[in-house]
Amino acid sequence: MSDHRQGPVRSEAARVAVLDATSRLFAVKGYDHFTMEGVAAEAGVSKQTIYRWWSSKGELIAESLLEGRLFPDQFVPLETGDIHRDLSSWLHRIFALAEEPQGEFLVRSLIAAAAENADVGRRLNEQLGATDSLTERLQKAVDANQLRADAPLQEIGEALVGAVIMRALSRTPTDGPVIERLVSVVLGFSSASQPVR
Amino acid sequence: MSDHRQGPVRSEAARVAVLDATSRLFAVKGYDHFTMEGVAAEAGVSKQTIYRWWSSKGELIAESLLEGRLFPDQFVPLETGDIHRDLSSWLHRIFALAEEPQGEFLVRSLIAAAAENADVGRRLNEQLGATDSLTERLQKAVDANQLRADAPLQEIGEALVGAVIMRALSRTPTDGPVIERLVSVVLGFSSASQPVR
Amino acid sequence: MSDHRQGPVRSEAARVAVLDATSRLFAVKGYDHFTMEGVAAEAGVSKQTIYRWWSSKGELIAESLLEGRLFPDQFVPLETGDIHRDLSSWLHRIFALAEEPQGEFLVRSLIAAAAENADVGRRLNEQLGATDSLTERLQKAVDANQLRADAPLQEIGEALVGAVIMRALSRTPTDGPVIERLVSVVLGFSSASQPVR
Amino acid sequence: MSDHRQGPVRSEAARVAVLDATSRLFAVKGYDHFTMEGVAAEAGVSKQTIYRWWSSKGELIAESLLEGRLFPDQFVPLETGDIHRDLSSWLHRIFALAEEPQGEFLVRSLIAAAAENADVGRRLNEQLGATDSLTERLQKAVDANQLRADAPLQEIGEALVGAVIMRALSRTPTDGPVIERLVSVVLGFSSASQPVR
DNA sequence: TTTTAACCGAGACGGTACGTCTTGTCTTATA
DNA sequence: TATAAGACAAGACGTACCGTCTCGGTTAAAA
Repeated sequence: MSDHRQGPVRSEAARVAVLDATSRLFAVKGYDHFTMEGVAAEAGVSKQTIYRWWSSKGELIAESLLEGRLFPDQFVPLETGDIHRDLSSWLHRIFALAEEPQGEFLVRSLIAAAAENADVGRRLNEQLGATDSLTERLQKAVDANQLRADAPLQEIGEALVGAVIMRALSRTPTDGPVIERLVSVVLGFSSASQPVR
Repeated sequence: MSDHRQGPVRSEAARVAVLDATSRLFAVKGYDHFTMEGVAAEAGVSKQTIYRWWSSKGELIAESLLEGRLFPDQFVPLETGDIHRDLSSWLHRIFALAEEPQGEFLVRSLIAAAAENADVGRRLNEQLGATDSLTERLQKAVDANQLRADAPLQEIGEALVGAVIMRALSRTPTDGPVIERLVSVVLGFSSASQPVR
Repeated sequence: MSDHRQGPVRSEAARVAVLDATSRLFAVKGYDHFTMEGVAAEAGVSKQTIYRWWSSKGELIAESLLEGRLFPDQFVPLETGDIHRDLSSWLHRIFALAEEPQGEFLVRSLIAAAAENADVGRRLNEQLGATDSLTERLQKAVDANQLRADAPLQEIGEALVGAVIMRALSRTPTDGPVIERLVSVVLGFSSASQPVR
Repeated sequence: MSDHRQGPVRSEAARVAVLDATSRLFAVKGYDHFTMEGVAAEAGVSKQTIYRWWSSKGELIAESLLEGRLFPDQFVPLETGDIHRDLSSWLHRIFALAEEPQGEFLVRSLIAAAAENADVGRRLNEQLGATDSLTERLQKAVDANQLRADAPLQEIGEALVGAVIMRALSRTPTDGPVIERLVSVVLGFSSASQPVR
């Protein structure tokens, strides 16, 4: 008695070819001119092979995203000891991606993909570090007494990444001073006229 | 001498029928199952009439958005004198839209539309009040000495609306306490452990 | 009491412009790429003006044909006294039209128009002379005792013009000897091995 | 080594359904109200399947014609030994088709199709027997000394079929005596008053 | 060694939607 | 009231992809 499957095993070559084609075409075409037929042709693979392993274009993009094929970095914040500086440099790196012409296109394509597909949304969230690595960095700032113990770390990250997305969607260019102000806002250095309450 | 054009004038009935059909179908179908053929059929209008006046589905959606046909309110913040309370209630209203099942769908559809089409992005930005009415309310808070004179009002709005979008994209539900924390973050009441610098 | 009609009278300029445009476009486009909109634009006339006076493109073409705007000649047979020679030269003229590249196209377009529209069919028949002028010429041959008194003149004409059409439809080129043989066939000089009956 | 192609083979069911729909619709609609969309719907086939195999409506009609789906018979002349009787009966059969109301419509539709499309023209020529079977029958008449050895057989056929087409185009009804006269004309029994030359 | 289940490429299939084109009618303002 | 301009509803055009399915060929574990 056995539950071993028979037959050949999944072709790694096909899998890699599909993901390669996905990242190449997603960068060039964006989300909605990205087609399954295009991927099949570009990868030299049959459509059935794609649909056997990925049920939709969202899933394909989500997996490419997870494997870091859609943009290079992990966007892990630095740890110089200065939380303001570290958040600024982290945000600079993200905006740098979003500002270069093909990067802006990529970011909007990712947003479109996330809007259509829940997995892409979650993966994008993770990939931008808005969950783990950023929260860890903020926790260290709390430990170093640079942030209040009850600072809402999760919401700080969301507000920052959210601002990036807002600016991408409204096609508003972003420069250094804007980034500084954003970091100041969420770190609370510059808004309240007095520490009320 | 005359520069009057000849011929029939644009049919207001057709224009209204198209925009009505657009808002109805956009709410039901979302961005990418929203089709020009569907709009034409629903509006009882020929496709050519649509393409004569709107060059793409993005333009159609942008105009519906601008006319307030896609969601009801203008999302103008209240003015009770308490900026924290007013921002909270404003954000509650936005999240209330985003949290009801068809509202979440609408928000994601709008994000998808904004990602594909620059006009939709800009209009969405305006419509959510992230530009004018919100900034005006914040300015009043500055005048009332509730915010520092150099508080970056624009960035505060972007961070808040951005957070809404982040949560919509990552399918994270939002409750009252989260909203309170978000407002606290951007108003600077709760993050910095001491007013450094 | 008066029976004078009121208002402006039919514009002869518009009528001529339409028929001019018709012949020009029919020659260039052929029957089924010939469009009412094209005629209106080419003539500098509104579509309504065309539809007011001609109910269909067939009627338009029929009238152009009748006015001799689609091909120049009337194709009236000569009268040298030699019926064989006269029919040959008449057929040569018709084939000359049908053989030059744009002429072949014109002939096929006319056939298409005739197939769709009864008026065009009748007018084309008349214009090619298959009814009146050819029959007259044949009658003179009867009078001159070159043809039998009971020769079916109508059918002779039809057979000749029909052969032209057959060759146009099957894209078979035609040369001098073929024409000679056609004339011989219908004049009965070369078929019957003996004058039976 | 193998030259077998991979993948599914062309569906004979789809091919037959398309050609069936073609003949049915062509008979009902005629050439220019015959639409590819109509064929696809009638055949229960997608438009793409039609365009995959036939590049135009002309090609579709030509193939239907070739397969004998547009009119039943091959129009092969009989061989009773009497060439005049055989041609008459052959022409009677053709005119019988062209005279019944839907037949006249069919003939004109075929002429329109032939005028637009070279293949249809050639196929129609073949199908009416004007090339092979008729010429063979005439050759037998030559062998039987009923026609002169140098009778232009090809031209005789063209003149006869051409006359059918002329009458269809000019909407002239045809009766038995007309057919007799046509046959007499091309067989040379009744035209020349004397066997000149 | 044979069988057999699952893989693979190729690509045909029924569909939906695209954006364009043409038809014939209707509307407006001018002459 | 005839006209030019042109908006309109209707619907066909040919193209691009969708997701499913079928075909032959290949591979590797199970029998």
